[in-house]
Amino acid sequence: MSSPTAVEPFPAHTSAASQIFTTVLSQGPLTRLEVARRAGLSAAAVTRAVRPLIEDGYLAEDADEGARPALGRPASLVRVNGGRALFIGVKATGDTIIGVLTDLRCRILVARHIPLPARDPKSVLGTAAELVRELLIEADGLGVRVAGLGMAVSGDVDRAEGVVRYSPFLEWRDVPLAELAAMTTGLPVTVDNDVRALTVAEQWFGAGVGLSGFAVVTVGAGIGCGLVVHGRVVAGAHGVAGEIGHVTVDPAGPRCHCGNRGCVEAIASDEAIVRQVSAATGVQVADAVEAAGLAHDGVAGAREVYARAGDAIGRAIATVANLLGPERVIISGEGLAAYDLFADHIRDAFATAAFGSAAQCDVRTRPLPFDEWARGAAATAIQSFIRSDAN
Amino acid sequence: MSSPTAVEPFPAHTSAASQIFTTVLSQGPLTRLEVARRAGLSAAAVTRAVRPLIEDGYLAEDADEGARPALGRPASLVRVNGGRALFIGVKATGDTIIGVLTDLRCRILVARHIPLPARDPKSVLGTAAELVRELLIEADGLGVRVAGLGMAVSGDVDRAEGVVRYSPFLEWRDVPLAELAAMTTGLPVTVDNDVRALTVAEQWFGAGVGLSGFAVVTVGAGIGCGLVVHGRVVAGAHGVAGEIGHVTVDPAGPRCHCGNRGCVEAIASDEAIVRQVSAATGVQVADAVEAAGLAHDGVAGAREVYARAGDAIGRAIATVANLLGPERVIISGEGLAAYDLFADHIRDAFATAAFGSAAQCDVRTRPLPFDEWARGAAATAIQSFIRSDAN
DNA sequence: CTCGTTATTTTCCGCTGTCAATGAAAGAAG
DNA sequence: CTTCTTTCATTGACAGCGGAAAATAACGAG
Repeated sequence: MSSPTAVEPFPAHTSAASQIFTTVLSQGPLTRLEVARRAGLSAAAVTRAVRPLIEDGYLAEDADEGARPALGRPASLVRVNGGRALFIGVKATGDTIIGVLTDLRCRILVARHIPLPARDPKSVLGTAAELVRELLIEADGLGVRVAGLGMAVSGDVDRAEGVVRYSPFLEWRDVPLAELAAMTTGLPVTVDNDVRALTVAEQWFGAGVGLSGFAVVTVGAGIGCGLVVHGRVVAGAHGVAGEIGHVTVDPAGPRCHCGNRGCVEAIASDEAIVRQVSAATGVQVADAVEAAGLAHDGVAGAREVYARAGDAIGRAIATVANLLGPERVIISGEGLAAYDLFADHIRDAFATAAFGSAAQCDVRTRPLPFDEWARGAAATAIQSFIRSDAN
Repeated sequence: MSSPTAVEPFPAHTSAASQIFTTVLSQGPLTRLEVARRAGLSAAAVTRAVRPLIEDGYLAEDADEGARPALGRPASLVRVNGGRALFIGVKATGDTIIGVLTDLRCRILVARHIPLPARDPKSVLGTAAELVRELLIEADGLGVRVAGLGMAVSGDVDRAEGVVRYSPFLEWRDVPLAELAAMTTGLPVTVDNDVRALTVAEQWFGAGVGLSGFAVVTVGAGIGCGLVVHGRVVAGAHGVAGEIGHVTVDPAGPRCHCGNRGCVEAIASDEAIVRQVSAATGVQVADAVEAAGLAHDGVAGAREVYARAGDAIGRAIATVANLLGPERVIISGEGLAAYDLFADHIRDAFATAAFGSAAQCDVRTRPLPFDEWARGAAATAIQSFIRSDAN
């Protein structure tokens, strides 16, 4: 993250302060005592940390009108004042840039899409800057400052340095995106891998709240996986992590562009499904929607392809569960539009391939509107804003 | 861990103290300044933490006779005084209990094996107690107290509670081993899964020193995997973690006792290899040593079995590397006696199946004398001794 | 013997978070 | 209507930790 202009920073007076703020942010309105319990601190520490945050407008206090106990002084709830600061999240896909304006609680206020003329860094950056400008105008209309910009890119991204090491999709190598975007927009910029960004959003604002270990599996154009272990998002040694897409599911399966056979991605990605459905039915389908249409119409060959895909995904998830013992697996992604076609197969394959108590892992799905990718980017910006030592 | 008798605890005056001690313990003799750098603390903090530890005899100071610089005050090296305390590690296998007596630096001083009459908790505990008694006598001879007992068991073990949840191998369920052993021996007891224990030993005293993410893969009677992520050993949600043995490598492969087909363990474990070599050569081999003998003699069918086994292991390791991006993978285990038979195949399969920069992961092997399993158990005891909040 | 240089120690000093005591805001009891 | 009881929140005193900077130590080179 780099901050070119002197934006007033988050008043994280103490390390406990940011921890307390994070607790309130992700676990919703809580009484001070409850915050103390969950953060493992004394009530006194919470009181002290909360006061300046309320003064600065980051937290607010409500009476707890809900579950009032029969006895004792009623608790007052502390919640994050979402309107205190805004954030922008940007995600570049192959042909579009998606941008969202969110509040501090990562709720999407405005979403915008702009078609992408070309994929080179300059074009993408120019288009992204345009999008950011539009969203900054929206923010101005709200009269709230934008405190950070998050950018999510697929591939090998070094978040600490803000550099895109290698993105096969965009054909980028060693692009110092954070620096460039910070110069262009004047905002503090956080850059991260797209799936990891989505995982951060789940960890703080989604189905991963409060869990110390979980996995996010995205099904769509590619098959991705974000991992949280020991309460932290995993970023492996060489930037690569969560490459579930190239777990071998069937050494005799179709050839994958990575050079191997039977990768999950070669069986269950949109592209693979289109190819296989075309081959199996003799109908030349153009995209995943058409392929799903055939399957929904009951065409046996197409249904068979989805069955195999679901099986592959289920096995891959079981592999993750066997290795890491996550408390939960969240299946998400654009591919979920056709989720009914593989849901059962995923469940069956997972149940079969999960070993021992790994089978107890809670596997659930979550629809993923396309804007969510950009929201993930915004979540990384929020994370960076709250604690500069993020991740 | 439970401590029945009041054994004088480790004087971890501060949280930084144990961190500093751990740094010196695993990174060998270091100057104070170097310790400060590696632990991310100030030199003053190191000086302060070191003094009482030297007074208590846990640390010692040497002149740095080695690389003396041309200029300035020569540094003095701080090292752990291994002789300050002893530890016992015990590992139960199918037919034998192995016990080691180690010093504080986890160097094996005495190793003992006792045949195991039966596998029920009472028999195992009785035999283990006998072994511990023998080792305590050895320790008495050295005039140093034994500060802890570590026990390693295969299966689902809850280290925090000291309970063996389920060990298929021993056919145990919910055995409160730590409590039982503490009552029997009067020592503070730590109980952990055997592969995790081995991983702790590598992390503190072996090839994992200083790495924040690595994997230990054991090849032998079973195929196991210990993982370190974010500098901590992974223990999944339901005790199960690192189940690399049941990663599916070939859905058309041989049936595994877990019910699936083509698990790594069904292809590369000792038992699987014996079975496959027997089938391929027509010779009824009795154990892994005979199987390896045939292969070493150049019998094609046997060599082929090892090739497939190496391939399966290499793919499984690649899966781990793709998912987690470890800095290193350490291959170990009794199966390494025949390592030359699959080494090349492991490397080839890994190189093929590792995706992108995951292929840069350093894959190395390490011979594993059988005593090492017990040493791993001792390492967990040392860890518990140093910081009660271990893991 | 004095300097320059690097390692270690000492001397403050501020910050953080805990403890224990106190205040506040109810409903309950009389 | 007053006083208790109960629970949540706040305050003040305090101790410990670790950092910064200054002081000290140990050596080789002039």
